[in-house]
Amino acid sequence: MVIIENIDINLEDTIECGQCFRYTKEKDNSYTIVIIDRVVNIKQVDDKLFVNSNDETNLKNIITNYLDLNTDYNELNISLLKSDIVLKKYIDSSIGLKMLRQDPFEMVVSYIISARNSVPSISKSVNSIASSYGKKVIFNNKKYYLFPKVKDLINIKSEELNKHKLGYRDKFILDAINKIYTKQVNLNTINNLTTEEALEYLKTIKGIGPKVSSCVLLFGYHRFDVYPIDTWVIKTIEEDFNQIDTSVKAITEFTKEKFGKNSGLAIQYMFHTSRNKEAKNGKNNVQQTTR
DNA sequence: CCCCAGGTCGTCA
DNA sequence: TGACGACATGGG
Repeated sequence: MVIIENIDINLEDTIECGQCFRYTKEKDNSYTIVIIDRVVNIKQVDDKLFVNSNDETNLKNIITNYLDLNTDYNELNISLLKSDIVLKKYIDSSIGLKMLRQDPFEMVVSYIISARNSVPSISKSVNSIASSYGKKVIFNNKKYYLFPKVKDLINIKSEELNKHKLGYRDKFILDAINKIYTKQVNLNTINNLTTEEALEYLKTIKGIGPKVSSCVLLFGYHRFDVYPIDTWVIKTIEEDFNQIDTSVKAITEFTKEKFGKNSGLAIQYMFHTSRNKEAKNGKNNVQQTTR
């Protein structure tokens, strides 16, 4: 077991805020999460994290990186607060929320599936794909599956993909697999591109538009200068910013101007706060399974 | 039977 | 370019 001390994360909010689709909440309130190459169980007690894994090699660094524990969010929040005071309530209800550093390929697949879909359904599909094509890992006497690599998916036919309840998105996933496998889209070179270029580059994959492209950059590449405008964020901005034109384009311009280089973080705070509010009203029953 | 979910595509002015 | 309907599936 590895113990990480003096952390300011809110693990629950970080894991459950909709950026990550492959976790299980355990009875002791710890989280079992499938990361790139291993399964980990993380339990938070005050300012400490207790971490177990099937592979403890370099575990502390892996977790510190994945949970983004070395970034100063206090500084980011102060900077956001300067841009607009209305953000205060979103920042306050998101203290300790970190932006995970996740696998880009997994983000591409997950967020293509996310279009016009619900978080529980997205989770089910992503987990279903993993359990069919990913490497099996035994941890605490249970079976888990890593998210597959591109080469593990290259020969799949669309009828077979249908088993994972992708609906009409199956052909988009196939296009993504094909383009990434053949390096028509090289996920390893995206870090060399500006955010604007990277957004356009990812959009050459079918099923990736402005929103999905932003999410891939935000969650897979830790780029905060993106504008993932979805239905929740539109509702929030409608209610709180007196924004009359609620088209995605207008709201993108609005957030771009108001929140600047950390707009992605601000939008994630709004998304989290808005969903949390509905969850408390009993409208949002998020359930998790890992198989 | 309706509406909605972390939208995007193809088509047609 | 910009508007607009279609789109699989599950849940309320």
